[in-house]
Amino acid sequence: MRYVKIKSQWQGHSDCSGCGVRQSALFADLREEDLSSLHETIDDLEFERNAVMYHMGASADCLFTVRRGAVKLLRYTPDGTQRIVRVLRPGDVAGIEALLQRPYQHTAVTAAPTAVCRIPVEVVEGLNRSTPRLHRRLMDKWHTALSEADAWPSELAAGSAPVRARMARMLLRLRLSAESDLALRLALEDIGAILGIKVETASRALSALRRDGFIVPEDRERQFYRLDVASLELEAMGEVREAE
Amino acid sequence: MRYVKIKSQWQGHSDCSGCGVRQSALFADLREEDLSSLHETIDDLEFERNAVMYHMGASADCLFTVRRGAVKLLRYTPDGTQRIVRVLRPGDVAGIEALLQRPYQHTAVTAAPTAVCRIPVEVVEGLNRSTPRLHRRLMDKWHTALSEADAWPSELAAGSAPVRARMARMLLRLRLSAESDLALRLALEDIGAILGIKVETASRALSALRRDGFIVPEDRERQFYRLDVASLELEAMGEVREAE
DNA sequence: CGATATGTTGAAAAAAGTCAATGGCAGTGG
DNA sequence: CCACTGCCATTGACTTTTTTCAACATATCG
Repeated sequence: MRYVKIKSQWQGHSDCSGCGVRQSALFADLREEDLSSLHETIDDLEFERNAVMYHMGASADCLFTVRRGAVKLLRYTPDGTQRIVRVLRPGDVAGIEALLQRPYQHTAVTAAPTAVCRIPVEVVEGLNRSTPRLHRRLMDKWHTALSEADAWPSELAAGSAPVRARMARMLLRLRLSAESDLALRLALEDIGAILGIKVETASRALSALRRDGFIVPEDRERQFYRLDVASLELEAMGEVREAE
Repeated sequence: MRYVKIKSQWQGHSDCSGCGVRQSALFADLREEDLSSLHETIDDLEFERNAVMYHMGASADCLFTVRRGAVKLLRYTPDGTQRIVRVLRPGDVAGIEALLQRPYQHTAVTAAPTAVCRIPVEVVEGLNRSTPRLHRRLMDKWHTALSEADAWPSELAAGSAPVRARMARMLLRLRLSAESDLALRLALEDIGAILGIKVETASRALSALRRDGFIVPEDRERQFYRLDVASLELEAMGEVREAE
């Protein structure tokens, strides 16, 4: 898998006060006056699908808030294959390790057309010094990242359940929101990199779920699946017993 | 698997200034005067092997610094089996989510005789208000936790490599330090819960490595393996090619 | 309209799981 | 002190799941 398209489009400086994800994002607790000085330094970027936002190991000078779309965080295993360790959604922060002067720990690739805010580290550091309000939010972001990272191996990794159940869990996780029945439709290769299976296995598992009517591709855009949430939740438990 | 022994032994109030892991732990950057007020509230605890430090879901009012031994963090999969998501070593912090008034996200069980400091949340919050020095350390702890959590699925989970390679990686990770060739010896059930395999498979993989002379049980204590680090690092890469 | 990507399907091979039997060791109680 | 019991680890034979290899379909894009 190679991502050569790094095209991004500069959409202007960000206007935080009008931002749709602000309440769930990093700057939720800040006041207007804290933000007023920022418009110059925070950029609004749009990426198409499969664009590389940053590379693992590169020196990290910016962090990103996802405003729309989805971002996959990749890591390379010792034998060279890659694995997706998390998928970020609107409100999530990518590259938070920049705050520690560490190189990026993942390669970030968009999994859909995606809009982000690019925030230089110094901005966050500056705000952090001038107001303690950011502080709590930062810990919060660390926490949700960690929480996701922990859930991943226990729910999605092989060994915890047969492929069909893990596929169901993944689909449920990829929903646009907790109430929505629309889920992001990833490439088979990505699904394989999440669940630790080969594309063929992924294809077979999806076909089976499709045959059973638990997932329906949204046809106009092939960007989403419509899920039968209740049934998938049953599948996600593994062991579906017949009523007796 | 059931952990009924919750015996812990109170070893007195902690004396941070003389603590062996202080430079790697949470309070590294604090001054003597910051610490002087603490001795009353921070307790020194000793646990035997397989003692439960706290339970997933319980309300979190303390966090813990590991001083000696090892702690496994468990999570339950949707179908009830458990999975080890991380193993903490001296200098690591357990239950950091307490700072966010969240319930504990894991069940913490000692994987060896273990000594910890138990620190009430209010203490950390208090210090956090009075000095900004703790701040950076906290982010640091979040970061190492996240880093570990991310490494786990990409290196250890099934799908990334055959069992033998993953077993090698796990053994190398369980070394007492990066230079040591002694590694913590876990029960097969624990190994299974880390790698996502059954005890039988774990036993077979270990037997094979033992036959090849890559690991030797330390006999007096059955608490450690002595590793042939170089060979295991080769194994860890997977695909060992013959020189041609 | 081809050419390259990505997805699908089948059949055979390999890996891991399951089931079942056995061995070793520690702690218990006669 | 020794048999007994329970727990954990080991090993073998067999089953199931997943991978592998290969062929083919379908879509996408210039």
